[in-house]
Amino acid sequence: MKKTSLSDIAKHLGVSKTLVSFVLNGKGKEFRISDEICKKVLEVAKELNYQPNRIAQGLRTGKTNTIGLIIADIANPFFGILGREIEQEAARFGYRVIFCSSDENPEKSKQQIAMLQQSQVDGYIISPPKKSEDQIRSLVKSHIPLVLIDRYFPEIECNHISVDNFDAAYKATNHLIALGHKKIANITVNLDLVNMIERTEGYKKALLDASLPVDESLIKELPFSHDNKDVARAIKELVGKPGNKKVDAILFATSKLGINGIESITAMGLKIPDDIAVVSFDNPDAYKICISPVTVVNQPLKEIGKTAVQVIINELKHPDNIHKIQKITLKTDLIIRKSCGS
Amino acid sequence: MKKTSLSDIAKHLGVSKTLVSFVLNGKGKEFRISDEICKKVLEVAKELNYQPNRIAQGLRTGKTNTIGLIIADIANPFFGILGREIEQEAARFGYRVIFCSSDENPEKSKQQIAMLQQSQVDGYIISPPKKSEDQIRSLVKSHIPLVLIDRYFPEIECNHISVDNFDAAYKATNHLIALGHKKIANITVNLDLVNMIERTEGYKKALLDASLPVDESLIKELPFSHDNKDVARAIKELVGKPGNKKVDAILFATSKLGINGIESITAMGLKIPDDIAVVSFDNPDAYKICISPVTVVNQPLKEIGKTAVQVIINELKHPDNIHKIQKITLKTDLIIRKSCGS
DNA sequence: CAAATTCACTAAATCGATTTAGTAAAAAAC
DNA sequence: GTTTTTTACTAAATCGATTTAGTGAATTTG
Repeated sequence: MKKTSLSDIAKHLGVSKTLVSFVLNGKGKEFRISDEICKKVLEVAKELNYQPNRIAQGLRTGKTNTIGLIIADIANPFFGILGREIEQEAARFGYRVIFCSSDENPEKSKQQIAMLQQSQVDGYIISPPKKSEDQIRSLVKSHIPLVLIDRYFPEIECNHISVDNFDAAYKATNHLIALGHKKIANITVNLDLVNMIERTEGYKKALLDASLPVDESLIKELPFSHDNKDVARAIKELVGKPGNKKVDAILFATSKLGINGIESITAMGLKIPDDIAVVSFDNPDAYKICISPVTVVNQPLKEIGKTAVQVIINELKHPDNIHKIQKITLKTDLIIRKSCGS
Repeated sequence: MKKTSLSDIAKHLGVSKTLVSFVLNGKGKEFRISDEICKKVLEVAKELNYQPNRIAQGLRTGKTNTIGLIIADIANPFFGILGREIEQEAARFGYRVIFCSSDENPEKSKQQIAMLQQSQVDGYIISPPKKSEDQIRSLVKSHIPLVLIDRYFPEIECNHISVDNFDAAYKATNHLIALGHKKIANITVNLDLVNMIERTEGYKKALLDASLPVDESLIKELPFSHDNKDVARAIKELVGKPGNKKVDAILFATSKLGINGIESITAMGLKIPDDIAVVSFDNPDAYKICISPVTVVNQPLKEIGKTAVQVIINELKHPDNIHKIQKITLKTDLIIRKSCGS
């Protein structure tokens, strides 16, 4: 029971496959195929359960209606929500999505980009790892629609959508300061990417503006693939000996850090927010039912995802235009819960 | 700067594209192409940065090296982790994955299956929503490798991989009983699918085996797309008036229910586990840093994902064999934390 | 040394669509 | 009543690979 092709329909009716193609593409009128034949073609197509072969279509037209997505890890709810939104918005326009998790590894992302090129995807949405500048540059040269999300390379002229990380970290740190915290630490991840760098900058600026000292020893950079133990060690170093607290608040730059951090803090017998206050980027479920629900920097993930697809679709819809490069920065909002005290 | 094709390489060297194809597919020896020419072809391919057009390849060979994946929601960490594992295992064998979130909606899954058929995917991994029996049946008839995950339809002969949900719920309920809880509620979701039904059955059996009454009013079935409020209402009904507790423990059949439930319980001023004990299926991060870390039924997501891909690949590798249908049931483990008391 | 075999390659068909160029018959125009 | 235009279609090229069948030259065989 093999699949029905255009020719099958054509043979079935004794007409040419050209005609069938016209009719099924809604161009019956345009190519003045008689209403009678149009109707028959549609009937037979339904009867034989015709499903167009998108591969053949893709070869002929050069369009696959597919978007390639590279993110760090689809199992991470941050990217899960983003991916979901991208999938959904793409589907609205008839596009499918090939998902790739790069693990922030430029070797992997390089391979994945090559794979997506071979698959002839119509556009790319990428959250690029560090040291992937050359990959991105060569994609830009290929003139296939591309948008970077979450982070970008300032030196590369390319569409990107991200949030105002500086502002977000500034607001979060300020919130801690306003509540009387003075010894504020920053636990972050060494991605060497603008998004993380700006978070640290925003944190520092808030301290400076409040005339608080910036103590580099209170800034802990962990590798991307950190686990509980790494975070626990960082926190132990920060907290110091009991009775001689070096730190009274921590800003976590990702929820993965924050969740592990809170686990460690609790395991050490410290109470949030009394012994130590906590703010974190991202807004996972975990923070809602936490020992002390966590105050967070909430990112507009839906908007990032939706906009990314729209930028791609827009370029695909208007291929001739030379497009203005879209550099979109969205605002975050601070959701205040109980983890910073009052 | 358009892409390099086989013919470009052929022209560049003044040979036929047949030859180039042979060499690039590693069949140089087999078709006794001289070593000298082989070397040149490989050189030129690299020089021109040849990337095979997988679409053209797919059209000719009928193989796209693509697996279609349909799950309920990639933003749900349960499916996120599963998806991640599937992506990774598929990549090991040179397969890409098209992700689709069905929202447990059979209309959506129907469309997505049609889309995947048109995309000529080589295999399907599907977590089927209720009322999608006909879709699955017709896929089975198409003889394209297919494996169902998380749930399945007992009446359809088809590969599937899932966990022993009856046993899991039985163990979880038994754990509550062993700790002295007697009035145990079950909050679940009305998917009308074996996986959920078995969970409720396991729960009931544990009560029966302990000579505890099965009170249907303690079993709450919520719609799939529930929110905080739905769960809060269910819990209010279960708890009843203060001082007259109808329930002293709850088994949540999914983590989405559990997270919302714990939020509500806490909002009502009740303490876990003292006022009410809690066990839940699935093991999200949230449960680790919860008010009272949650005892859970942990599913072997990695194994489910990995095995699913292997079943598909195995059928693809041996297309001639009539394959034994694989019905795989994996064991869960109960991770005991603090939410049930002691 | 003619026939058979091996060697090193190539021509052309094919997959299933789209699309350009064209055609025979009918209708309209002059 | 011939020419032009319109109508309602079709043939064939094309996309970029794979693969079958074949070919001329060199080599081996008897």
